[in-house]
Amino acid sequence: MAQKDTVERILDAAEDLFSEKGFAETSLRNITTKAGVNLAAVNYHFGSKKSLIQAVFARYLTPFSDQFSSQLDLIQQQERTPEQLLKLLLITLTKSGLENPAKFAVFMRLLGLAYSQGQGHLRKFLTSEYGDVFKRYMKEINRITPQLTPVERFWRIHFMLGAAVFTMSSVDSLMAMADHDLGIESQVKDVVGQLMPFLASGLMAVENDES
Amino acid sequence: MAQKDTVERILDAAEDLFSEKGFAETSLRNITTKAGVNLAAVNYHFGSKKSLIQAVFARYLTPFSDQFSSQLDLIQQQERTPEQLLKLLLITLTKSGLENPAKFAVFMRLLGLAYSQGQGHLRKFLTSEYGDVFKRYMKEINRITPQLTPVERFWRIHFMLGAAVFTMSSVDSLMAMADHDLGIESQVKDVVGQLMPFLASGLMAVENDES
DNA sequence: TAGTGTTTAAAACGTATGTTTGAATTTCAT
DNA sequence: ATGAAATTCAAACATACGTTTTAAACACTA
Repeated sequence: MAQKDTVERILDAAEDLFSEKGFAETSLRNITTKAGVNLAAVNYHFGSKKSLIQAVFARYLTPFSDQFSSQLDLIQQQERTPEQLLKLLLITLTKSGLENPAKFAVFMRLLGLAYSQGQGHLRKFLTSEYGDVFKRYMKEINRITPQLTPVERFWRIHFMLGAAVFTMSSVDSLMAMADHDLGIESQVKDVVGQLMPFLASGLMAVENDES
Repeated sequence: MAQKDTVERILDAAEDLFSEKGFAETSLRNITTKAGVNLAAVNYHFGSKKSLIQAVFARYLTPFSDQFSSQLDLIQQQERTPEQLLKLLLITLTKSGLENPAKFAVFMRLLGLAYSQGQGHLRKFLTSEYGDVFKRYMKEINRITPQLTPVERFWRIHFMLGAAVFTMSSVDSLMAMADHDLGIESQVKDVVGQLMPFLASGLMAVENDES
């Protein structure tokens, strides 16, 4: 089947180039050249550039969303720590076609772009398609942080998201920087190991009222 | 003086549009139309679109960098908590043409773009122009976190940067979301108030070795 | 006021983009 | 093996972009 080959080659090339240069800066000619397919193939198989962008996300998010939803079913009403809840998310992520650390970094970079270059159509697509699973996870977070006000919880979730997306979006160059400045070679899983206690501690922080 | 009017009108329009849509998605025609000036004015006054982008950053960063450098001189070898050090940064930010919360949000959005859409030329421009002040602040951070290894410190700094930039980049829509979901109207300074204990707690987090 | 340098204006240039077209080719069930 | 459907291909289309050009309008000194 020549079709699926072409479709996957386009998706592979697109996700690479998107994560490197962003959506607008990546042309269909860049993509089709790198994929080794004809220019018109994108519009033939996906309809438009916008639909291609959505397809790149769907390829990862759909299997992840399904698996994560099952995981959430399993841990219903168990005792959980913030670290455990974070670990559940990351474990599931790395079992949805993102086992490869490089792929994982690429995906996080795409996720960051989805926010910063939020094309509107992408925002709508993601929330309409995967919003429910996200809300279910949020409910688990609520359970383990009863001491937080809704406002505190709301913002801390987004602070966590920001720390994760931002750093993982440029994890390659940051690891290179760490190597250059500190002489220490890291791997993506090491960074994730650094990230989790940071996030957990931030989430559980207690207000400090001494001005 | 007709010149300065045109230059400032261009800078105002450019920073608005850049922060809304990103650099590549904002055309010179968008900018000059919004600014009410001729299309050629950008190339005449700034030389190129790239130089305009740099000028937008320089307008805020140069006064900030100067003031922040002075502040760092003053607090040399004083006792400091993480909160105090963070507060120093934010106070100085809001005293460098960013008193207005809306302006502050716009600036943070631009900062986020500088990372995610890092045009190469922008990265070079920013580090060559303002890298020294950043390094001095980093040294202050080192002083108050002697318990951290260099690697831990390195990553936590970037986690903090990510949380701040990411959330402040879309602080408008997030505040609207908080209002919609929780029925609570916030202001930018409230969000900053939420952010600081989160960052401080994350920075000072202690490793948790019970798997 | 005359003249010189600076700024604005309208138009065009060359290039790159996303998309569409229609013919050629391949695929595959009959 | 044949014919219909699916796919690939080269080419062109329309549009938008950053930049350049040339002339007009302006500001200010002498």
